Amino acid sequence: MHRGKTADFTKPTEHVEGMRARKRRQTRERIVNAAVQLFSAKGFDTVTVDEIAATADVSKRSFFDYFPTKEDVIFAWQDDFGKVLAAAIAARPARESPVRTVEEALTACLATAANPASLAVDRLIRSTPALRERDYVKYARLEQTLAESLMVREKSARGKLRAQLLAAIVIAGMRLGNEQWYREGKTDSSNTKEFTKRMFRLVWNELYEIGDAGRRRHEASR
Amino acid sequence: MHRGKTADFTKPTEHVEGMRARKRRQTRERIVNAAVQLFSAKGFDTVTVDEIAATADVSKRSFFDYFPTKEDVIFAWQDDFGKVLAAAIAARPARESPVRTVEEALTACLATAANPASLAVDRLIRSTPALRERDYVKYARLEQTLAESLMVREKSARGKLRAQLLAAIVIAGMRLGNEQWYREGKTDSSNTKEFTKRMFRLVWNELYEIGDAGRRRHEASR
DNA sequence: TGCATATCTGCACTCATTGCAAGATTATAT
DNA sequence: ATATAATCTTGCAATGAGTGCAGATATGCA
Repeated sequence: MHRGKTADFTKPTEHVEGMRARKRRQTRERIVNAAVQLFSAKGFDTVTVDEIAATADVSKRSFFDYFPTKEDVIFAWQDDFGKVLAAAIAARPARESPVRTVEEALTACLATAANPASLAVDRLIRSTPALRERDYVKYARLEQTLAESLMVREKSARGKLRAQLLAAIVIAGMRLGNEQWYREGKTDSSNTKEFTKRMFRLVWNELYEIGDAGRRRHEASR
Repeated sequence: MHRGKTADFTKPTEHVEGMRARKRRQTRERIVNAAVQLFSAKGFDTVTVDEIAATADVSKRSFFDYFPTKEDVIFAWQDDFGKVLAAAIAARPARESPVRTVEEALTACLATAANPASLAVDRLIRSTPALRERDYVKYARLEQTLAESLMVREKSARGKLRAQLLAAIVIAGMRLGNEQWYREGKTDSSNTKEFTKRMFRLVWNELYEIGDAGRRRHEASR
């Protein structure tokens, strides 16, 4: 819960993380915890921001200083993942195959990311229309980020379109994989890597077959 | 205020479309028109529901009887498209290849659908964050609908997953195609069919290549 | 014509979200 | 350590979306 260095007083003004930043992070966590707990207990819609704020011991006004909307409490981590993924893509060698780039980068991110989406949060999202919609938006944004990261490497219009399509596919795969993951009741991040690999293999195979079937149709009708 | 046909009394009870249904449709259109016009002129956020209602000459309360949210005025047609698509899928021969099923059905729907998404509405969506998000949701729902329509034909878990992936890909292709379409400034629905066909061919080819590249990687690393 | 049903409207209320300015807290320079 | 600047919190008031309710109004039908 608290990672605060208890020996701070020996080094009064270490700029690693001032008291300000620490308190802010703590408050933030307090709000998230309060919200998740209340939502899980009473349902998203019946919990008011006032209630969350009160439970987290901040003013309602401050709540909105931490999170732009009530829903964002649940999806706070999402922005980070997008940035991490973009960075991971950018870190790959410039002229690597897009397919390889995206697989390596995403695999690395998924292995690293301490997925805060616990089973409880997942259930919450699934059972709340408003949150489910937000979840779609989350994936859409992620796809957008990924697509842009991949497109900067492409100069042709065709290449850019391929990048967009690839991004869409991979994010869809991630979404489906995620559903699968929770459906199988896996909560530990032990074998994330193995699971991810299997998922990629499966997706690539399906793509191949789908694409093959599709192009054959067009060749025939030509 | 009233657009009632004054000659109605000649045929008192024709059941084609009672006055009730007609008025409702007219009112609905009046609201949509008022909304689109106001949004385009002043921006989505600065227009209030009160304003729309006043312009369309209905009470604010009635507005919410026609549309569940302010945003839905813009996406009203979306539900229909989903239903039409689902029906088109269901109408295809039961044991046809999923790839063919989806291509035929979607092509037919796109050709038919009198796309109410005019250039103005499109611009509106693109320039309004709230609407852009709703747009994502629209596609997500469409994907869901399509996936379900395809899944009922599959019995194996593998087949169901393939259906979901296929749905995701096709809807992504549709989204990208739509962007392309407007980017090219095409507003007439003259060559929709040709455009759709080209898009499908492109997507299938890309899929094949992506899938091929991906599976090769996995075979190699095995 | 007269009842049953579907619509429309005004009213009051809840709640998310925002702007503002005063008050409290932390960081920094002297 | 103290003054000062930069930040953080909060209370207050206001806007606007969305909802439940009950009383008109209008329409469909016998």
